[in-house]
Formats: sequence, C-alpha cells, structure tokens
Amino acid sequence: MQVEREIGRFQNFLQGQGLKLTSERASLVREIFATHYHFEADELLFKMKEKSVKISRATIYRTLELLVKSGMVRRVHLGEDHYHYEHVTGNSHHDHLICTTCGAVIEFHDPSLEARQRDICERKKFIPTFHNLQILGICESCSKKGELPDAPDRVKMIQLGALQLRK
Amino acid sequence: MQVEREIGRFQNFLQGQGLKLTSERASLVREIFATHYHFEADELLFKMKEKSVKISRATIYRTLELLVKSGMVRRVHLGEDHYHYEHVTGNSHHDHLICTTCGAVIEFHDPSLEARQRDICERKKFIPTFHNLQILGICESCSKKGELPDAPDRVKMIQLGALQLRK
DNA sequence: ACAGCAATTGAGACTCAGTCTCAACTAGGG
DNA sequence: CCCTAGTTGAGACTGAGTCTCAATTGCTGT
Repeated sequence: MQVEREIGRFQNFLQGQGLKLTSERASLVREIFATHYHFEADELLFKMKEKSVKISRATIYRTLELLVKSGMVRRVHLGEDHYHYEHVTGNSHHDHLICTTCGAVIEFHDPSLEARQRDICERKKFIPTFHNLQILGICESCSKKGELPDAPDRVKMIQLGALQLRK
Repeated sequence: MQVEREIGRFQNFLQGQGLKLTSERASLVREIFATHYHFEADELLFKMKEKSVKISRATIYRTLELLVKSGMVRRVHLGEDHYHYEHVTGNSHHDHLICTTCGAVIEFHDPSLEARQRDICERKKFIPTFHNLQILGICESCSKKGELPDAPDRVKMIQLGALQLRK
C-alpha cells in the first residue's frame, strides 16, 4: 500500500538524523497520506481523537515540523491567518486559487509563471528558495450563484465544526 | 504636507460610511503615512506608546481594518505567521522578495507576471479579486556574506526588541 | 452654545494557533 | 536486558488578534 511506502520514506529521513520512528509518528503519516491533501494542524488533532488514536498537540506540531524538513509535507498559506499543510506526493510544485466565498482550493501549476519569477529574481540578484502564490477570488460555481465575498482578502469563515477540541 | 492629504482621504471614506474621523484615527494615519512602509500592528502600538499618544490595541486593529477597507492600507503576508501591513500611496500593486536571513523586503512589479495570472484564472473560470505572491530566498548582500537561512520558508527571527508591550 | 444620540474608545477578558517545559516513558544498539 | 538518547503528553505559556461593555466623544440639528 502507498501509505506504507511513505512511512518508509519518513523512517529513512529520521534515521539519517539519528531520530526514531515511533508509533505516534507512523500513525500521523498514515493519517496524512491516507486522506488529507490540505489540512490544518488542529484538524489532524481532531481526526486522531475521532479515531481514538492518542496523540498530543505537541507531538502533532513536532512531527509536522519533521515532515516539512523531510520534504514530505509543505506548509502553505491559504489566505487565512494560520498555516495549512499539504502532503507532497510526486514532486509537483503548484500554487493555489482560493475561493473567498466557499473556501474551495484549486491547484495549478504554470511553468511559464515560474520561469518569469526566476527572471525577476535574477534581475534583483536574489536567490529564491521558496515561493508562495495565492490568488483569492470567486470560483466558478460561486460566481454562478452570485455569491459575494465578505472581504476580497479573507476566506469566509464557514468552516468545519471541529471546534471545542482542547479540554 | 502629504500626510494631511491622506488624512483627508480617510475622512472622505469615513464620511461615506457614516463614520467619524477621531483624533485617534487621525494620529494613526499620520504615524502610518509619515514613516512606516511595512509594519505590524503591535509595532504601531509600540510607536504610539513611545510618542505617548494614548491609543488602545483594540482601536489600532479597528482602524487598520477601516484603512484596509478604504484601500489606503494593504494586508500582506511576509513569510511570517502574522500579518504585516503596508500603506498604499500611489496605486501601484506589487509583490515581495523576502530575505529569510536578514528579513529585507524587496518590492517588484511585473506586468507580464500579472497578465499570466489573469490567463490562468480565465482558464479556470475563476474571478480573481486579490493576490499575494511572496518569493522567499536570500538577498544579494546576504548571499555575498555567505549567510544561510534557518529554514527556506521562514524568516529568521532577529527582529525588533519591541517586546514586553502588554503589561 | 447645546442637547441627543450614534459612533467610538480603552481596559481587560477571551480565543486560538502554536511553543515550551519537564517528568515519565520508549526504542533499539551493545 | 540494560542504558541512554530520543520521545511523549499534560498543561502552562505566548503572542496576535477579537470581543464586550461602560464611559466618552463628535456630529446634526436647534
């Protein structure tokens, strides 16, 4: 199964750093790669609790950090004031169109856009290591419905009822 | 003086909304347009305290929100986990190169990049209202010094000693 | 100048994401 | 199977930002 391969990849990375693959780390990788594409840290905490896998918030954040370092997970801004994460399966870099009305996230990858960015950096003698482009707006189905955003630069807060987690 | 004109612009906006220009709002606009180009909300709180202009955090956030609505100030992500703001003088949209080593912010504007983005949106039938592009990396002077970033996707935390504000 | 009232303010409680600490608990090499 | 470095969870803590509410202030009409 795919997911087990990802666990192996993570273990390799950990071993290279003198770190250990624990059951908590393995179940997080399993969760992340089994379903979620984009997710938030607290969402993960919630899902794990749902499945009664005991794991603390601290461990989730710590593991996420390791996964980011290993390159298997990427941290992205999605037009909100906290981080989102996405797992990296192939190696396809991409950016996001985000609907400020329904929260939909549409991915795209455009090589000529990337090339242009490299040009700009070159002109400014800037060595790029990472970039992040979000285009906020209204997706096709919302615009058909005539929905309007609350604010052009913030995603409307409909969102999951995954609140009251801590306790 | 330039700044007074900005205060006038803000007042127009406020009146149009049935809102009032108070002394607090005026001094914030004065502060923002006199010096800062990019700034954080708490930095503003600090500067005002320094000048012994009495103004609460709540008012700062509220005014910032109004300024954003009026289009005179823009909220931007600068590769950190909280917002930054920048004032808008002309109407020049631009994006940012951010040095993850020294925190320098270099602005650029590239019409063909923007055009390309519009193309992409069109293809996806997405109506863009806003976008945000940050390219993180190493600026010329840091790369000359051979500085390396802590992480490619986060700005190093050297930053102002403007801490212990709250009491 | 003045009353009336909606808009505004500040203090501080609160929220929420994320970090830190530390004692108790593994994993796994020798 | 022992030892130890690495790991974990509970919960305290932080920092940015929001909310509430009583007290205050700036217009509008008089």
